[in-house]
Amino acid sequence: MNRRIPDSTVRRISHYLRALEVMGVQGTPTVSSEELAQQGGTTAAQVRKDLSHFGSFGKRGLGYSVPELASRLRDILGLTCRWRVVLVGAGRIGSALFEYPHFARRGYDCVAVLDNDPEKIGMSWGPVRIRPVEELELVVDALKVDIAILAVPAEAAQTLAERAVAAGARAILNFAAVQLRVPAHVHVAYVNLVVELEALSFAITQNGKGRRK
Amino acid sequence: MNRRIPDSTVRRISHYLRALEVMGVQGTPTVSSEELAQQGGTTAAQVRKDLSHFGSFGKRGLGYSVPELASRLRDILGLTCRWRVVLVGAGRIGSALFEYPHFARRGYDCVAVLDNDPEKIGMSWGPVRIRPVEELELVVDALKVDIAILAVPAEAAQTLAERAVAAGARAILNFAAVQLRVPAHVHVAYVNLVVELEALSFAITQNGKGRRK
DNA sequence: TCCTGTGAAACGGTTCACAGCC
DNA sequence: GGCTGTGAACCGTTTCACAGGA
Repeated sequence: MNRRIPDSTVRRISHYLRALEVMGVQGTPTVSSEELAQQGGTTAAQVRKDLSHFGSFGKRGLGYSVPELASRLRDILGLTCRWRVVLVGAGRIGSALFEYPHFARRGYDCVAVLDNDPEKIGMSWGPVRIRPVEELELVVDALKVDIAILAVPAEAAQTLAERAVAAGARAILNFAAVQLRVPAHVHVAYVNLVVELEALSFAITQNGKGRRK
Repeated sequence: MNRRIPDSTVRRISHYLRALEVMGVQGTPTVSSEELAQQGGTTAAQVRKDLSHFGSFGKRGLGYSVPELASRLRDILGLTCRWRVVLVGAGRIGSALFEYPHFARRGYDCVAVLDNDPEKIGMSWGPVRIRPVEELELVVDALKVDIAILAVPAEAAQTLAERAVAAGARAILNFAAVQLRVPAHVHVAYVNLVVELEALSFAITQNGKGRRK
């Protein structure tokens, strides 16, 4: 029940929650740390340690109640309210994200979409009209945006991040292939396809001695 | 120059390479570990330690030659050959990926696209025709695929991963929100939007005391 | 007995600090 | 003097092992 939670713990808890939700649909009443570990790709001791950061949710000898633990994990992850998100960049990745069904279902409301392409500005994506990127500060401030998603070219990301933060954004999900410099109170998550692909080609090169013949 | 390279090191090297490529275009001849660290969002000691796993590429008192180090890092990451990739899932994320300009430019050739939607099968994406997902084994085997990209629903991912591996794939980039179970020699990279978003909502909830009023 | 919760030990990655070479 | 390369110290996470409650 202490402070300073490892980032790895938070990510695993997100996985545990998803496994619990599947079990909930299937009607499984209780689950052991061992079973959760298998779903989450980790160990039973790790599951128990992760959960112990936040309290004692299980019953010794019995395990965890699936609906109760799911509810507690939703609380911990901050999924009991809806978050206001602005999407910056209405390109391919932006549109894929916008239509991602889990996105709205899991509590994230895309309250605005911005782009700098005159061809796109004014278009409607469902209920949302694409606005010029100049309105970033206006949107973040007036619509009380919590999270800015940057799906823009690498060169533009740093400036846009600074502008979003200055206007009040508290977290950024960055798809651009650059490391962002932001104040310590702002949280950044990275989705970097180039890094992931290069990690794979590195691993194959090391192990498998080059590509397939 | 030893074995067992931390995953974190590989990812940082990918960042260093991108920074070096920008410097190369700008004509910067040499760079210090301090400068590289700033671009990569880390420390000078970390840069030197990362590089020391693979050899000694710098000159004491002077720094690193930008083009030479870039070339060495490309070797290390396995970017000197082109990798054959199959894309499984021709939905929003799949199409965003397929059109991602860096994808082909950085050495990844998407040799086939598969889907299970009869509406999509037979459509052409540029030079590639979308094939039925039943042909996964055929494609991986005949086209000597190295990397399978799974942009499919979570329920389908595990089975498709096993099929791709059985047919000879050596690495998987998984966009589905599940942990995959694969043999140890197969490398998996994850891109999980739900986890990233939940890590952000957790961070805001902890620090900022809930969403903006 | 079964399975959780948790201190303590083990491990591995990061940071430090300095020797060594330009 | 400046900057790299690297063993050693440090520190945070994971794993172990067991006490304790159902």
